[in-house]
Amino acid sequence: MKLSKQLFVTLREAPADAEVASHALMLRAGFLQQVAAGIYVYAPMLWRVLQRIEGIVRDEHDRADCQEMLMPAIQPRDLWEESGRWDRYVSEGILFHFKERKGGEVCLGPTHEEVITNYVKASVQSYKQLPVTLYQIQTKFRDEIRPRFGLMRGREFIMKDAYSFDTSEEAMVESYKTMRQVYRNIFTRCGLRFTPVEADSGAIGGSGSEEFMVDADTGEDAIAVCRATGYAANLEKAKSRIPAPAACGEVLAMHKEPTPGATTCDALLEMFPELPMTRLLKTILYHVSYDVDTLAARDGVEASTVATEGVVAVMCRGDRELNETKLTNHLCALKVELASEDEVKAATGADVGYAGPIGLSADVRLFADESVNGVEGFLCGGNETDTHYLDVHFGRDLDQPETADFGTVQAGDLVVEAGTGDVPADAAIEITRGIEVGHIFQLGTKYSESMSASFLDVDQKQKPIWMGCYGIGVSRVAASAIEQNHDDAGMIWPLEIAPYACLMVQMKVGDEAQDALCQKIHDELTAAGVDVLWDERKKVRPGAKFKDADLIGIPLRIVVGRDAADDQVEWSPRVGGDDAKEVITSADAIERVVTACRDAGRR
RNA sequence: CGGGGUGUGGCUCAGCUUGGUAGAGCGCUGCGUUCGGGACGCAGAGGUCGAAGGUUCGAAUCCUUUCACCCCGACCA
Repeated sequence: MKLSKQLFVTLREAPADAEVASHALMLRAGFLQQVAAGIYVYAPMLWRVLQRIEGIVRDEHDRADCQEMLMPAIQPRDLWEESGRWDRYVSEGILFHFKERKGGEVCLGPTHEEVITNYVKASVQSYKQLPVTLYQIQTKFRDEIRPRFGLMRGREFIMKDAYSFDTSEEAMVESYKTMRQVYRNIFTRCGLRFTPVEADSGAIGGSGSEEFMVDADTGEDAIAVCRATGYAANLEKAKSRIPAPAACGEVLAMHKEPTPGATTCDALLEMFPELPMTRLLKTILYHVSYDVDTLAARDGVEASTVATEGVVAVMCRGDRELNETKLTNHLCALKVELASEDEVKAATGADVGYAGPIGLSADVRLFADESVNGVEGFLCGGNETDTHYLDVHFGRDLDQPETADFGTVQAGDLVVEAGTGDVPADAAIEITRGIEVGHIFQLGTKYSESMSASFLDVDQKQKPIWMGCYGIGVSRVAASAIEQNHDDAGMIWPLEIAPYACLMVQMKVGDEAQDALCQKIHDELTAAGVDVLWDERKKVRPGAKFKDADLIGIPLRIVVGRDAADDQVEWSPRVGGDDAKEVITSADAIERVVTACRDAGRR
């Protein structure tokens, strides 16, 4: 492909509003144009990358006997009412939805569990048709609260979503394991360094789930990893062994103390320097929006008797942090958010900063994170402005509230199994960051039951189909690849997903020897099935060609210049700098390119 | 949703405080000299100054409203 035939525009400076490398470089290199917040044109060069990624995704899915299909982007509200997710998605504000001419309501699909379940329900009658896994690659629409970082979090993005259908839980787990391996293969082939982590399943629902995190400091997710044990989990989900609290010492009677202005743990610590942070219990109030149907089903009561909103108070040790995801799950909530100032005043009778478990308003449910277990003689809010209680004991001064894991793992925490079996006693957790490029779920029968997708089993019984679902952010994979592979000069594409395998830079266009040699190399590479981009722009000087070459980051490079008459070219790969450069014959160069492509599995 | 910031040729920005009818660099077009790491000279093209309204003889500049985009926060009891 001749570069002069293409629409190819690069910028010397990146547009001002690009924060991360992948976004800035894609804009500079003309891969991307922003149309609105989180909505982009995928320019030709980027489209080639996306198609390469899609090719790998298809190849790995097809090898695992998955079938590709395509579902509609527009979905009717009815389908979402069947699964019970319409209200949740609308209340979270991420659903693009609008009225039809006839008055019905539709949405732009943010995901496709409803459509696929509806399809399979109509198509599958018998256990003989299962298992089966279907997938599609398609544009998804989500009106993100805060789109950002270019392709990293868009409102419209390319996603591969797959769905498995099985006759039993065990079979579902088998399908899930197969897909886990498919995902490992895909991300490995895309040249990414990644970590699979245990994850929260969020709005999708279901039991087990894992995310595939590309290791990158610019990632939006925090993950807890332990090198010693291989444990890895999204911070939303991670568990650790909570360090023991400091002992109480002398047991004193509970008493109130004036604590003017002390609304934070640090301020209280200054006031009571002898008190360790672990004997300071904070009480945090949340406004909760309940998932009424799920909650009613869990508790076995009528949905109409369940409150939709409420305020809860959660206790937590001073040195630990709460985890809103865990809280949300435990409460069967749609979402939890910090209570407003007015709500805090109504619940505690005090200004913000003095909430405690004793004397809370009766309509506020009280919970505690398990970090409070074993804490004695603690300090807590007095539910009275400028006042805290000291020397409080659960069991003596108040009952310990319902306690569960609501805490956030901290760097340095020990893994839960530390010191047991072969696990070292000092197996600690560190916190790193990652970009979520894939997420796999064991859905169970959540959708098949709500949408009555069943099959007739060998035993003559109708049973709900066991489902799994599996997503990859294709456009996000492209961005992640740049985050992981770039330098000051530009992108460095992994060979298998590079827009072209090879860039041939011609120094002097119109020079007979160079023209002829370039044509020969171009033709031979093309015949060998290698896509080569030939920079034969006439009025662009060598320096600019080199800058552009570095910017667009095609990994294999051949420079055809002054030694062309002697059949000599410069081998000049994107990485390695001057050390990697060599003058070799054109035949050797071709051989190297073909070999590299074959070794990388680039087809 | 709350807070902060920014909107001036394709890109990066100046001009605004103190109103007088729009500039620079890059990029683009033509000509010439150059030609292995973003050359130089000369001559050009290109802008409803985000939008609407107001004040004024006169608004990029002052006032009001509005829209868009970016960033931070959803972590405080």
